[in-house]
Amino acid sequence: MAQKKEYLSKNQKIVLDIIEKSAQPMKAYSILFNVQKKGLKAPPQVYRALDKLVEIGKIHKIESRNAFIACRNSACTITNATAFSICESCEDVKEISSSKLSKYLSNFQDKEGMKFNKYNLEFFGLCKKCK
Amino acid sequence: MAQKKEYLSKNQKIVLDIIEKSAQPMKAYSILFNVQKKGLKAPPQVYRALDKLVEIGKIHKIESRNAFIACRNSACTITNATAFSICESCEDVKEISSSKLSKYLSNFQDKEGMKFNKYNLEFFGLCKKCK
DNA sequence: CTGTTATTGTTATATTATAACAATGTAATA
DNA sequence: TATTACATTGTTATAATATAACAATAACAG
Repeated sequence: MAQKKEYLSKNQKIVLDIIEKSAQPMKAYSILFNVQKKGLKAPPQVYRALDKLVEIGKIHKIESRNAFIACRNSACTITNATAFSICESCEDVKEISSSKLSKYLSNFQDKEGMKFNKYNLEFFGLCKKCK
Repeated sequence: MAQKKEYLSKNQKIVLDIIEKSAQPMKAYSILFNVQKKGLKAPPQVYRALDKLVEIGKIHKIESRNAFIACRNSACTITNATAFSICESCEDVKEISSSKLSKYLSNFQDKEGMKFNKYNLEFFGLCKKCK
């Protein structure tokens, strides 16, 4: 019972499919436009699917861009610990999966000795192509 | 000339003042409401000030909350490297200023050996009171 | 002063996201 | 099978966040 669901509903599948086919993060209304031919006509249908997919770790939200990207890192479906690099020129986004980094951040303690197992880290810079 | 401005315009001062008086992050339209008595009547006036204040490091945007908080860490006015802890229950937000953390993240290299001197890190959990 | 640039005020609109509610589907079980 | 409970769906409307565009004014360097 304390188990994440392993199946997806119809709308969740449709939305995930679109996002997985995109190399780059997609915005909610761009997703909406793309799934209208499949019968999803209104924002709540997309946002509900997005919410669930984020919750179960199939996708992540790039907070600084209000966009959603498919998870390529099986570990973070469980951990809620995410890291990305974002090119400020071409907006290319890559998920970073570094166990060293995630260990470092999960073990980080603030001044009161508090630890956090959930975090989101967004790195900014210029990618190889844009440099 | 390659120097950040050290003075603020009238609207920038008004907006910064409101944010600095708040212990917690403020949302743009809440700021707007608060500065209407000072003559700032429309969203662009607030957003322009916010943009500039973020740019010069006087405030930071908490991306996951669409909210703005005053900077308490003189170092990051220069670095664009920010870290926060966010309580998921009471929404208390604290800026983290740890030179160890910032050194670690500034020196972090992705799989292609790329470094990033700009980043934003948001930790999530329960604060002392809420735990 | 003069030209240049930043800032301001203003209206309108774009973008992102949620509320609310009725209807339908799904799955476990009495 | 009938029943219950809960997740999902479809739908309309609206809330919340943010920017475009443009005219007017202020600040400042030369």
